Amino acid sequence: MVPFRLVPLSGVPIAEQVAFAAKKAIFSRKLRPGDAFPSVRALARAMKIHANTAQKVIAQLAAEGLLEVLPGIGTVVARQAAPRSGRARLLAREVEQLAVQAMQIGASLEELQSAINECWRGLAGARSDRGAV
Amino acid sequence: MVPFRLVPLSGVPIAEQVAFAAKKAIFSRKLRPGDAFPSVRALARAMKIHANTAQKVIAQLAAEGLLEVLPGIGTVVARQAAPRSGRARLLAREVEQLAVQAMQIGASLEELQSAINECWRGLAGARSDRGAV
DNA sequence: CAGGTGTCACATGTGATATGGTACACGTAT
DNA sequence: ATACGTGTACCATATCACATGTGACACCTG
Repeated sequence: MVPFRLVPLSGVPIAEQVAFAAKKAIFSRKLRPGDAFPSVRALARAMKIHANTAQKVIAQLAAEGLLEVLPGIGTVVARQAAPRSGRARLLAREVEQLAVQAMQIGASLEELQSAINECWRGLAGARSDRGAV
Repeated sequence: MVPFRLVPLSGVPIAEQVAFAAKKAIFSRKLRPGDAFPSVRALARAMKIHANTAQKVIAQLAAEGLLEVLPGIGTVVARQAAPRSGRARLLAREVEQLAVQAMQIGASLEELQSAINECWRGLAGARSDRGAV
């Protein structure tokens, strides 16, 4: 069974949602390096999406280095590549967007920091307990 | 002159980009409550976009309570409404997205916090120096 | 060989988006 | 009253991203 579900959210492409869910599963270690990733057609069936869309998801994750494709065999979760330098720069857009939105709803910097903390712990904290919800 | 520029970014709707730029200008106090906001046609001319698109921007910002429409007169920057309760919940999606992306590029929680801090200061820090770049 | 895997190439329909144009109700200034 | 600027509302059109649908190919394993 695939370790993530999908709620039809408006505005966000299905492929993006699935890819994001897969990322969460990987970073929270519900999927460990070396684990087999659902095949294109299996993923399509499980997520109720088209095989072509599922293929796009896998292709994107593979391009980002999160999955390793074994031609003719399947796809497995890759070990994380060494992070490149100047990585803080890549977050600028997202950080700015989050900051502005936080300001708009009247949140304080402390509240935002706390929300980040909580979320981070929620992801990184589910390390070796595989069956946990 | 409008206090924000626009760089044609792929994938993101123009109206969204303009609205976001306007939000930044408002929250960083480059536009203060009571200040006149560019008119639909002026904004369209300045941003090199269609009047219809500019109107969509203003309508969205007004719907979010950031602008106050004076019928027949124009649009001014509104005083921020009292923040509603349970506001941390509204950030969950964005926070989660940012956290996952930070993990992907190998950033630590501390680095992420620091990036947030810096960005927040950059926005809230430009309070009363109007002419600054 | 058959069956599974990832990959690619079309075509099709749908929805969002941006543009272009026109019109209206409102308020201000002349 | 007139002219002008304001936000707002339609309609039409073109474009693009997206998901779907279908088919085909190269690869590996049994």
